[in-house]
Amino acid sequence: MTTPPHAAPEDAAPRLLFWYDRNRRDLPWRAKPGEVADPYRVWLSEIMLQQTTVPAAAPYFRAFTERWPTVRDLAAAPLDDVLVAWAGLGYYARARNLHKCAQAVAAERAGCFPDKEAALLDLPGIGAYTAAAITAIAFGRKATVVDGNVERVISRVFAVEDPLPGVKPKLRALAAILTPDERPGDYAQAMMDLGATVCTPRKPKCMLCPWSDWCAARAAGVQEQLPRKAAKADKPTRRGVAFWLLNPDGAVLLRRRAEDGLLGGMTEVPSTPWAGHAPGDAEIAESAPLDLPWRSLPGVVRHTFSHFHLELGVVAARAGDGWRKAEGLWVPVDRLGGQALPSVMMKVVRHALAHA
DNA sequence: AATTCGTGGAG
DNA sequence: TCTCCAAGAAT
Repeated sequence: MTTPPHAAPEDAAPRLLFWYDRNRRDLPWRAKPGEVADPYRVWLSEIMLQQTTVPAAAPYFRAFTERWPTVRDLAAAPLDDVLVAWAGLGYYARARNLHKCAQAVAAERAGCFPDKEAALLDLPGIGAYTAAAITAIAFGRKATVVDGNVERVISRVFAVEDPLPGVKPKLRALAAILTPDERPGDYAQAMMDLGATVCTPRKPKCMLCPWSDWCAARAAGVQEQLPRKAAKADKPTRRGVAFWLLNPDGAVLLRRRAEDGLLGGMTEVPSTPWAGHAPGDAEIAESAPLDLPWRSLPGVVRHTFSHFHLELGVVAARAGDGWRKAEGLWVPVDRLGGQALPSVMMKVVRHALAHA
């Protein structure tokens, strides 16, 4: 580690904590002043908040904690119940790892989360950020928490010009220098709140910032340019055709996706493979769950994943007496809500119901 | 080290 | 419409 470009004042951390005490946000997972943090709730919230906004995670957090109040309750639940409850939140490996982690903590640690970063890192779904966050917020132990907010704050305060993600180790080292011994949990949350509400990606509210007087980026007038980021690859478009098939009972044919990879373990409307080119008639017939006179519905379902766009045509048919030969599960239309349907598949369902 | 993994809101 | 992006992890 090189010498910081400029020194932080001795009272940097106390000033941030002073700001935090006066701007504390009331979030569903946040212990109120004086309350003892519940490691289960801290862990659950941190998993849900990975790459996810507070408004998106909040209703899921309420639903999970009401249904599964303890880590043992969550561990005892079938994975499929967890996937159904997680449906719509995205990054479904989080849900699978959440369940694995709960089972590990319940079975091997008597339901108690470890309070050290190294042990936390051994658990599924817990990486450097989450291990530090749990250590600091749930157990009140010193740890340097570095998420996207902290990276932005640090890159600005020290006017770090090197682009992400390569500069991450340097930002972490600088963040560690600032981390105080006192109030580790509050400091971690204060850093993230500062980034989320004041030191924002666009139009940072420097007038409200407790660190504005020593922020190197602000002094240079480059706060809106930092942190610099490497250009990201553009997203290709993949195309496919989904099969909306009803049986004589009015149930829809669904399938369970492979346990790993995109939407792993989730439920889907059967479809052709999603390829760079639209499937031809032969490919559609090849993938069809039954050999039927499929009629194509008007329009297309568009969805954007983390790394590609998807355009899905929809074809529909009614299965006759041979409907039992189709591979998959038949679900009554009014019970689709009980399925682990990710958002893209909810779009397909809505499209089919609107046009079929 | 570079990819793969979702989603919905903001601008 | 389109880009960016939000409390990252696993491989």
